[in-house]
Amino acid sequence: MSEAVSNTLLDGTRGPARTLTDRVYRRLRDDIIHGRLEPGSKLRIEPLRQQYEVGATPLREALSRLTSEGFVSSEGQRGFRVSEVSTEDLMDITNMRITLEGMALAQSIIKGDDTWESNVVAAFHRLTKVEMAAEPDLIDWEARNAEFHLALISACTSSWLRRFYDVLYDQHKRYRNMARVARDARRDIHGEHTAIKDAALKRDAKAALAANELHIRRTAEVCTPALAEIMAKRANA
Amino acid sequence: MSEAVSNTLLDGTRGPARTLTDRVYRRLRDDIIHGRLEPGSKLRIEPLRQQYEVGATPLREALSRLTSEGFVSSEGQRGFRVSEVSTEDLMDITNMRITLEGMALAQSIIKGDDTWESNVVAAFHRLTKVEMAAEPDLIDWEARNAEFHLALISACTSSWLRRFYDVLYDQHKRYRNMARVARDARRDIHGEHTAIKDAALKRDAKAALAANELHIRRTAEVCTPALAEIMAKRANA
DNA sequence: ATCAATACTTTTATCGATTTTTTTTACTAT
DNA sequence: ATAGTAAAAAAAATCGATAAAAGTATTGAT
Repeated sequence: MSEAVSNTLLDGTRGPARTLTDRVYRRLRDDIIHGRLEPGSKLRIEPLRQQYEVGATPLREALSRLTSEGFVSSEGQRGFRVSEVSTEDLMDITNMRITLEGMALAQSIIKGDDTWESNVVAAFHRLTKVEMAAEPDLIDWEARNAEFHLALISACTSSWLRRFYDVLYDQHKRYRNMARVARDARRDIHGEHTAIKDAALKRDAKAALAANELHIRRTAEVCTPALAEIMAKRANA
Repeated sequence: MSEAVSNTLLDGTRGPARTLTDRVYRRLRDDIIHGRLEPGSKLRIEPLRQQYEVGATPLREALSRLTSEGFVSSEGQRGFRVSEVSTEDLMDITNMRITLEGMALAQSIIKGDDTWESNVVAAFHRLTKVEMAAEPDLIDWEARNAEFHLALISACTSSWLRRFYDVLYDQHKRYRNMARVARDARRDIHGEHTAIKDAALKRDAKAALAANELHIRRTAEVCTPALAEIMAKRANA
């Protein structure tokens, strides 16, 4: 049993993957987010079937779900393809994420209890440990980062807001991975995270949202030139 | 060829339904939104197969898509069921719709050009005609109403905002249909629509958002008691 | 009577094969 | 050459059947 594209996955999806559909969904999602499946490329059923070692039904089901989440686009009778990327889309996602994550954060700051506070502190601590490590593991960092941001908004009561946030976070993550800027030396990511955490725990919503916006915008800014380069290279081919 | 649950559909989905999956997706969606498929009820494959006259594959694919949009919930190896309704969910959807539709409206007011203006006026006119009709056709009203609200935000440039709006609009529509309050005599819906339109065309974003919020909130308010009644009745059975 | 283990039934999830549609290729007339 | 058309190939969509899992009823021991 050879795993061609991906094997391990540390994505945002929670709970056990009970069905084959679930597993192939997660692997496809992971492969798209991590750029192993190129934006715009065709997702043909037969090759994928063989690669992931599944039948057509679970595969199509997984692709359908990914279509609803915007990772895959489909046109009737013309199959599926990996969703395109663009600077406009990155901007759109960035702005939406700032707004929605801001809303969720504001709610959390109002509603968050002691458990929320300690979860934030704990997640921040775990993230810090990875950030300070001599040789930082990217996969690990990704997971801890997601955990930290999730902890911050975990006291948000709106499940629809959470649902939309999850989609946007992972969409943004795709762009981040494309530019391979999980950790940019020139940026003080740890400082940015600290600012968000401190403001949140002080229940200073305004400062927290501002710090969060700055954090997200800086991340996006680092992605933009790398993305532009990738787009240019693609335009030639 | 007998159509058991639904035949005609005037849903928000655009473009032709090229594939069987598409058609069954739209019909299921329509049947859920219009309450023909009861919240919480099991969606068994075999009966649905026969009812909609399709194979298991397109059916499951449609159900998967609906799961991503929140109309259907699924648990591994335990099949699909129609998503539950609750007053909390209605409140959540209402608040989210107010915020996101507000954002989209504000963007439209800033960016909208002459074409946008004339589209709003035209959609308002068509809606007015249906509203003023002696015997108002509910299906027709639904479509014109959606058209009007869509015209208002049509100059919004964020496709993610549009995507989320679409989901929320239809989710809200489900609750509206449950309470069968598409047209409530005691409410001056036409007046509410007029207020939104006028403020939008005057480019008064603040007033437009306020009028829109009032409109959505009033609609939700009418739904709440009817929903509570339905929930109570269900609790007994 | 109660509980647990087991056989049976129903339902879900999955596969391999078939049908339908699109895309590519080859051919012909202008 | 070029455009149009027909045949062939490739790919997508779909189906019917099978395997796996969950749920239900039955039996027997305490």
